[in-house]
Amino acid sequence: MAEQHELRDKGLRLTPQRELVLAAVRELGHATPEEVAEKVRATHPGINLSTVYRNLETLENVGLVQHTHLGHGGATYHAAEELTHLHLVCGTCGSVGDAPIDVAANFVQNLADDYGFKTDVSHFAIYGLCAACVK
Amino acid sequence: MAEQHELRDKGLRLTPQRELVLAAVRELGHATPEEVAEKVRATHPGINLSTVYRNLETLENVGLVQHTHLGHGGATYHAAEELTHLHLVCGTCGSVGDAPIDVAANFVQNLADDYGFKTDVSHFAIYGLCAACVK
DNA sequence: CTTGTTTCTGCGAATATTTCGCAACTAGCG
DNA sequence: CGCTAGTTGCGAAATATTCGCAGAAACAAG
Repeated sequence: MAEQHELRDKGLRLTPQRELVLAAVRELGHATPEEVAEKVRATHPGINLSTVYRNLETLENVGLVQHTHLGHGGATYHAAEELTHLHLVCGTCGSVGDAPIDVAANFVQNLADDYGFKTDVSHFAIYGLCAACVK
Repeated sequence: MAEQHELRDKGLRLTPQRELVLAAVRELGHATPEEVAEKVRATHPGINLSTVYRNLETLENVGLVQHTHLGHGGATYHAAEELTHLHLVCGTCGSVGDAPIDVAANFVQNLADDYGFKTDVSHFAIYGLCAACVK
């Protein structure tokens, strides 16, 4: 089964920590490194925060996870498979909503046509005010 | 002349440091707090980095400057008057290009119509690959 | 199953970035 | 000129992330 060896397929060693980090990212949807560490510690308390950082970076290099900037400083990670939506961050209440990537299709096309810029809309969040806070 | 008192008009005291920070932001276009401090130190060496941070925050509160997230961690500041473009950040070469806000008009409208989300497109950079790196 | 090589992990320290507390200072008002 | 409140400088604290290193573990080979 390829699933059991997806890490090996990428040329990585299959360590429990690494599997746990990947599993945590997939379960959490979006999460900061800190949150991933917390999740992993539920089943494997000894894991070190440095290891989480290193694995997130490694997993990102092989394309299994990606990170997005949702706000002020911290990056949040999610599984690459879920990279099909963009993030609507409300500056007032802090909520993070999702929207399908299609709503930006037009915009992405404009940038491609006018500037030759190939946009990855999901890498940065879209900032503004959510419907609730507009009121 | 209102220009000489724009800070006072906002209820702020007119200190040399504050004027210098504002002037630096305006001259630099975009700049990190660190870069602003460096610029200010050219004419006023004794200024403290804390002061720069505090003034950027204060100036932002009264609407004279705003910050944008251009990448990994650091925020970059620019004068509010220039807030008429969005930032195209290239993930490969790191360049930051500008584009008029109109190219996103469509997109913003979509989000407003479908999600009631009032977007501030310029707060976060638009990430992707610039024309040069696409090749 | 043993061995060897290379990649990981844990840990603590080092960095980087931003915030805070506090005492001294000064802009603006009368 | 003198007062009061907003500001500054400075060092320390809080965060967030990276790094160096020694020991441990994974995988390939014999």
